[in-house]
Amino acid sequence: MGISKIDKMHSLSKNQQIIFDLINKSPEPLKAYTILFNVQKKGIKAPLQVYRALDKLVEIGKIHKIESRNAFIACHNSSCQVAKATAFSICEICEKVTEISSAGLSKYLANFKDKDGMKYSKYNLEFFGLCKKCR
Amino acid sequence: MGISKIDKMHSLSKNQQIIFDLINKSPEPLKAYTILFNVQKKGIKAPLQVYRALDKLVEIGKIHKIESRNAFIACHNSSCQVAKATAFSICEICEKVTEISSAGLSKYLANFKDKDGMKYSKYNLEFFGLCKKCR
DNA sequence: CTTATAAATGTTATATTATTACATAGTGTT
DNA sequence: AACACTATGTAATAATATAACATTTATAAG
Ligand SMILES: [Zn+2]
Ligand SMILES: [Zn+2]
Ligand SMILES: [Zn+2]
Ligand SMILES: [Zn+2]
Repeated sequence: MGISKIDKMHSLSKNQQIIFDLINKSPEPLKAYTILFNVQKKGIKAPLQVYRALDKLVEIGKIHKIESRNAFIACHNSSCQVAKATAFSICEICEKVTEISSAGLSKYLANFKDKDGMKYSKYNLEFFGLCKKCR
Repeated sequence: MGISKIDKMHSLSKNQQIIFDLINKSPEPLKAYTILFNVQKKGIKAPLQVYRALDKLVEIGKIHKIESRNAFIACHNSSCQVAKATAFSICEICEKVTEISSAGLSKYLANFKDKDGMKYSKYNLEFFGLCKKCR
């Protein structure tokens, strides 16, 4: 059996795969220039090559950007159907970041409307506190 | 009658006041170097002077940072008692940013606990969509 | 008022994060 | 082949943010 349509949609180019693999196996969010340093041995030499791959990976939901940290983490919600609805917890001591997957939270936020009745197509939520270890 | 304690707590230094005034009268979030450019005539010449004032203003809740935009907006929740609980709506076309003040939302998020029972001391939420004008 | 302390400022240099511009190469479709 | 689209390579530069150090100003205590 060949490559299914859904696989093709999510198939990654060479640079994208290299950079995704690195992020995916990292226990912590990675910054763009940390990524660059770590993939230079694989032939990726310039910042732009990294940023282009990151942009694409974010777009297709394989990774998320932690905005408050300018860092990138792999999605662990089965290749995020919620690329447009992200929530993270961030420890302010050890900087551990965890993707939150809560049906209640997603539902609440997806249905949230402000006073103007503005409906949102996307959100990003970052919680800060102390993780178990650091408490 | 003199300066009350609460006023003193929130009293701003010269640079802080200059920069707060600029942000406060701006209809849109301002970026650090835009601020720098606009206060050079008032004697603030270096990025660090701007960033120091911004740090302090964020700390005391007079302004908030819009993380996804690297820009700063004045707090309009009566000098934010919720500096640690911020929510914004952002128009992806015109980049208009509005601070959301919803008792329901604040309450929901303040009480949110993840699977680990981690309790959070702070959060930042950014909604993205189209504003009235851009729809 | 004097001394001590913390907060703020001024200045230069540098680090970090991200994009512009342009040329080239691969991939899939008709 | 011709076309459109995506991805890559490379150099230069723009935009965002911090380090290090010297000095000054504000606050509080004795
Ligand atoms: Zn995800
Ligand atoms: Zn921790
Ligand atoms: Zn506020
Ligand atoms: Zn708009």
